Amino acid sequence: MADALKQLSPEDQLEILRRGAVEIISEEDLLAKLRERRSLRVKLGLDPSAPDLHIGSAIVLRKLRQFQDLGHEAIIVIGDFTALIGDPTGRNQTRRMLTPEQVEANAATYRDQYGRILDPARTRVSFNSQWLSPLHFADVISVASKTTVARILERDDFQTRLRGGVALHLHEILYPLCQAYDSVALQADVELGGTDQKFNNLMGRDLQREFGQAPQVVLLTPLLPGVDGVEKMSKSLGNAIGITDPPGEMYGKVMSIPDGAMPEYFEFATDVPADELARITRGLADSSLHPRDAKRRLAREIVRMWHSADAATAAEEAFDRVFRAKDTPEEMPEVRLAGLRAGARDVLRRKAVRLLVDLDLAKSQSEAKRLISQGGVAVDGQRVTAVDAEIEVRDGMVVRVGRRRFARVRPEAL
RNA sequence: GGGCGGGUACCGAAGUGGACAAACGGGCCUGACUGUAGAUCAGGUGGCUUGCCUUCGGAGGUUCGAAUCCUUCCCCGCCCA
Repeated sequence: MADALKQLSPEDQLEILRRGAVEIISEEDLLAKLRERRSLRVKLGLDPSAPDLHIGSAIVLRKLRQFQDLGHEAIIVIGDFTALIGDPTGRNQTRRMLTPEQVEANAATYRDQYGRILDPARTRVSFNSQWLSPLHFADVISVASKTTVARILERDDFQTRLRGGVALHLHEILYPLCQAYDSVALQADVELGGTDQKFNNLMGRDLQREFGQAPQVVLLTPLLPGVDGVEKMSKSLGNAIGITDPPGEMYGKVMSIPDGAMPEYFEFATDVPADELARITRGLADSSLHPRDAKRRLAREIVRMWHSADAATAAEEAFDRVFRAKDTPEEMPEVRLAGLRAGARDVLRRKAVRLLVDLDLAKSQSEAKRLISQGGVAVDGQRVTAVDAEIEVRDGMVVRVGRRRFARVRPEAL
């Protein structure tokens, strides 16, 4: 398939690449580069401070995969050096610096994860410390001289921080320059990024020109809102659906998005064809399609994509079981309890609050106490009512906290 | 270098000697309801052997008693140089 795609005309390639891109700066440049009939160097920077890829960050990776399939060269830049600066993007506060060990551990996690999207055999991975770290201070000054403070301060979040009286450290304003220098070092033809990367990516164009290179094409992909439907999806905001989330969790998280966010999810996070997408949107608008059914479809689609069709079906069944029929799921974490013997006839008496902590269903006994008094705890389907209740613990017993957290008690391993 | 204003729980933000484990809002958790973990409403939200213990940038001090007063250190913002 990849070879077939390689035969495509520059115009046809552009047509494919344009789909799902918010902005291409500029299409003319891209077309010109495609017409050179060579393998383009397509760069994508990843920030190793939040290594777990989610279905939002997958959008841009899937775009990169398209480039691969068209015969171009994918270059992943792990921003290990820039992570030491702490990326000021988005967050309106200074991020703490990462240690080299953390950076390396996070980068390893990335390597495991992007393989699910990219063709690993045709992906080049580089660390930007490789070229940024050897720069001397004089080099840094020289690079810095190629732009102006006013230009750097144009960036949105820098403005916001200055106006809001929030600290903006000198090293942070060097961040866009570092990223731009990556493009120079790699002689990138194209840089991909989310729309929040526009400033940094354009800086790459400027800097490449300053260094006498042909400026890269910037291709921006949309940002997917998180499960809250408001903020952009981000691990640190806790609203992300991870691509390695287990099927059940992934399904549940999709079901929790606000109805209004569904069209965006369908469009950006699935491969549902355009005509079907239009049908779903129309159905939702004129109420001929129940939002719940559309969302079930979406959840199935996303789980299928990252796991399998079987996993999607199973996740849906488990979801229905727990949330519609309010039943117990078939699979749940099993916790081995010290002091409990296998297949035991005999029981272990334990205070309910202790048990919840031991099973990791509560962080402290005080929290366990609160949960019980709020009526949120059940043992084998029986609600625990007394805060000081003692439980006769036995092998296989199911403890539930709230509507969706379960644990099965297992005997101590021998 | 000088002047001023700040640092409070997950976040924002009140509190300026006792009634402060600390108002209020957001987040989060639980319950009711439902079409879902969405919306809405109600409650909860430091720890533990329930009467105690640890918390208000750090360390000392004054006091019967400190988030609140004093000393010192660290950090942030604004203005002046």
